Amino acid sequence: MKNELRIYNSYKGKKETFKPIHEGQVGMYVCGPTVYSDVHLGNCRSFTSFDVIYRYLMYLGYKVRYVRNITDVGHLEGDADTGREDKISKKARLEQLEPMEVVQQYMNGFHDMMKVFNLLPPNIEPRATGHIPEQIEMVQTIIDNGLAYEKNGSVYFNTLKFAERDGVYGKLSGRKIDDLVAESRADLKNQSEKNHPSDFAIWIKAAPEHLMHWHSPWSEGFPGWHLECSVMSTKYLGETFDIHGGGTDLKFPHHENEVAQSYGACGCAPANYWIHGNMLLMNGRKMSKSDGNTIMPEELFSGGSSHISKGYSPMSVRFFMMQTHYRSTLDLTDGALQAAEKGYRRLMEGNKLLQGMQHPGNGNVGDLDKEINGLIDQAFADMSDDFNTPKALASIFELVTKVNSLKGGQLSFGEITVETLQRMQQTFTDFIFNIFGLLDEDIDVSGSGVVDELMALVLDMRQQARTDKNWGTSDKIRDALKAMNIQVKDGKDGATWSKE
RNA sequence: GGUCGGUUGGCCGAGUGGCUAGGCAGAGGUCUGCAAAACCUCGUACGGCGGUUCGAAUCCGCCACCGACCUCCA
Repeated sequence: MKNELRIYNSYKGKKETFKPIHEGQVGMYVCGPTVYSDVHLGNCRSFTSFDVIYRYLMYLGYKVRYVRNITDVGHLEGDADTGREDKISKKARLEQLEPMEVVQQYMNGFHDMMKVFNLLPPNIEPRATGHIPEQIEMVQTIIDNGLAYEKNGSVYFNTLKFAERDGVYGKLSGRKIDDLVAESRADLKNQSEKNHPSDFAIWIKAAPEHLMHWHSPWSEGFPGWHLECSVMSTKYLGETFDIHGGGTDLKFPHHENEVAQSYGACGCAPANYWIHGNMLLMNGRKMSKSDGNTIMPEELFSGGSSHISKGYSPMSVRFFMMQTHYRSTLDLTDGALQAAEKGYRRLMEGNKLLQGMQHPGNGNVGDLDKEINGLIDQAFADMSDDFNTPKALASIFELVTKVNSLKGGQLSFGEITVETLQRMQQTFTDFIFNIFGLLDEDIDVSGSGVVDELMALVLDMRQQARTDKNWGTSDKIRDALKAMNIQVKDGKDGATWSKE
């Protein structure tokens, strides 16, 4: 069941049918992290959103080249009054480390966390410092094309000239160049090096105390933050590629400036589709490194934060994210996490039941059969409608109810065909594991299978006690298991168990 | 101040001009040795005020509140 894929294109402000540049192939660039501190959960949400997009594109059969960069130079501190210091450089100075040590440390941490949340690695993960010559080259090209100028060793992009020439500047973020002048902060206006307040640096002359700098025709310096993405996306995906992604907070100025740089270098738009993921909130406010309103993934897992009452597993959190559309803000609350944790378990238990089902082989096409196939079709249609994970999940949960009813005997296998059962099994595998990227955390608990065998033995002994009406013994076993967070479920065909 | 977006039942969170979102919590019931689990039923929500319409929570206008961006951020 493959539907036409519709994607909300932020550049156009509407949903469009997705048509890749090359049939069957997708080039996707997503802005990665600046590795100067530990990833927080907001970062994780954004990258998880794009992980699902990546997974679904592959599920649809596209050959995807997914590029996600590591920013390891050029990202300046925001406070212009205290000088413009590179974030990595500053961290290195404060911690008395080599800048590359800082980068390595936090990049490792980032990768570990991506693995914990079960994100697929990108196909290419380029680093800004590995592309200095290409960045210098692009700066020169933009100068040659008349859209950048050099001042005291730094090079600035001429936004005014670009706006007048192409009329594109501000289109992505919905800004007008006149407004940008008026809105610019007073201290920016005082930066006399710039011809125009909205101009931005593409090459920056390094201050004497700056640790990271390279030779260039203009100065001993380092590239501007926006430049790296233009350079690396061009290098690995071409001058114009299919999808450019990132958090909505990057829309301006980062993405707007990327568009400008691409036009400045090659006269073309960098990407056909822009996808922006919305923010993770906590207490109704954006989760952000710089203002301290954050929760670290480790705190979330351990429960070691005043914002939550207990720890939540990585997959509960991933499920929590699936319940919200990527373009909506998601407010992190303890209650919502508890609900997500239970919902996740219900889903995994339902899947386990379903995968263990054998059709007796006498099914007919009836209303139930049609209903189930309709729900499956609906789930895929919803995913193809701008990656609507919460809506797809709703259909999946309705199927979970069908599975439980088949198991409990409220519904009969006679009402569905063998093919439909198999299709449902395949759909669950596809959605839960391949598209949503969830893992069954219970599998890790039992590991070698010894636990399963031991449990089978225990439940068999309890069943014997029940047959003998030895309620004391059977309840003792049940209560003891309960104390170990193992729940015994008595069904028509004997007891099963699951971890709570 | 400028630009954009949001306001959905106890909580989280989809969606649509008339047709059940879903999850969690709650109430009643079925099943069960008792439970649990599961299943069934139920609450009948769309910020406020107007307007368009046969009909709006869904479209338009005004108001209120919240948020994001405008400065580094996913």
